[in-house]
Amino acid sequence: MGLRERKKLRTRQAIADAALRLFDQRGYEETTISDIAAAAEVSPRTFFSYFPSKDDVVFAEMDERLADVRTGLSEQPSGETPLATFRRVTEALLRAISAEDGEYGAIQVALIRERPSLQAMALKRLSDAEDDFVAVLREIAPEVDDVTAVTVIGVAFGGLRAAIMYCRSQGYGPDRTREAAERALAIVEQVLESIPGITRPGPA
Amino acid sequence: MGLRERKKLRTRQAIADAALRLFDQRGYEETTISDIAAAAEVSPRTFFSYFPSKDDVVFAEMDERLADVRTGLSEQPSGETPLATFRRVTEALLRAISAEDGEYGAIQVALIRERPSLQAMALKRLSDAEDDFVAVLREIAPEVDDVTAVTVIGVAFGGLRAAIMYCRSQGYGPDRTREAAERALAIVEQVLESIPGITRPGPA
DNA sequence: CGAAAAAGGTGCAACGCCTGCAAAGTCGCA
DNA sequence: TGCGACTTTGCAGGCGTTGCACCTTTTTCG
Repeated sequence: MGLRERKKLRTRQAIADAALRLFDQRGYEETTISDIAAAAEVSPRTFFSYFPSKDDVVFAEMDERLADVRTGLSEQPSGETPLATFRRVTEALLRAISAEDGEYGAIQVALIRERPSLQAMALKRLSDAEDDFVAVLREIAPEVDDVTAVTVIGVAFGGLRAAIMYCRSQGYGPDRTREAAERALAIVEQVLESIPGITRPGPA
Repeated sequence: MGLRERKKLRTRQAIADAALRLFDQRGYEETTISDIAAAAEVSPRTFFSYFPSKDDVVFAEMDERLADVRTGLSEQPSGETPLATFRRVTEALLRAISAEDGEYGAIQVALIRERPSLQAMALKRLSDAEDDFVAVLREIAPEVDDVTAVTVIGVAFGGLRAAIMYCRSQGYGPDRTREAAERALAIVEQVLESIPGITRPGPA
């Protein structure tokens, strides 16, 4: 990796750090792009060559992890039952959106929970992730028809998302949240089991 | 109703009409507040005393119908089983978001489907509606614990939303969409039936 | 090594959304 | 008719965002 790319990475990180720190200290609306740029020691114009918008810096980490999950989606061992694939992939997704690791996870979660516009964007990201899951499901369970596949994934994401968001709104810690996610997953898996074509092992 | 209020209603409608017509003709981003104001024959500043933002004019009708559903939520006949209440209320919700009636329903749906930011806001509105449903469910089925209630409603909304959005993305007409919603509802109701405390009739 | 080319950073100007404020217009009521 | 309440308007300004042109730095290649 050349000097150029290393420098870009460092600059990107400096901007993200400055932004999240300022969001935490002063609040999201109260922090301007100029503030972030000044704190990161770049010009305001440069901010936009690293992040397409002010909101995106909040989601940057999550987006990277979601991208990893997406690439991981295509590499599934054969012979796994669709249900097992679902659980494996879902757990990867839960890790990706849980923001437990990552230096600013708590700040990001708080920001997203409190700002309606950020919450809307988070929901959109989840909705987009659903589409990828549907593609995987249709691949591993070809006999499931399209509407059923879409509905099943919607059910799964909807239940898990609601449970996790509720736990966050109640201020539950990671343990209790994980327990709620497990219970939600149990409800969801019960739906999956009732769908013909899900429990049998998929094609090679 | 005095002259003043009639006039306000007419102005509001004129702004909404002009906005949706222009969005349809030129596109959403290509239409400015000034354009809308000029077409509605008011000053640009006046736009913001009728709608809090440019986006909100797209959701104005839907918001009104959702508000009606919300008020209707509190008036449920006693003795109804929770499952019946769920189906009744869900059908009202489907009508509220289907945008089949309303002069600009098709335009609104197309706009929301094509603009990521509008899609995000639509998802947020659904997520907010979920919270009201959870409150109703907890009232009619008090023995259901909180995480289960939240999860169940999340499952229901998630499945229906996914099915309807899929049908729209595929260009299916109202009939086929309704059929898909029925199938999604069947999957969802099966989940509900398995939850203890849902199928028994609720309290007076 | 040195020059050309490529890529990144910066400043400037501009557009559009949105808000607060104060002035001007309009309506309802006595 | 005139007063008080409400509505509309214009103005000024902040902020996010983008396009453009210019400059600096890095890479590449002769």
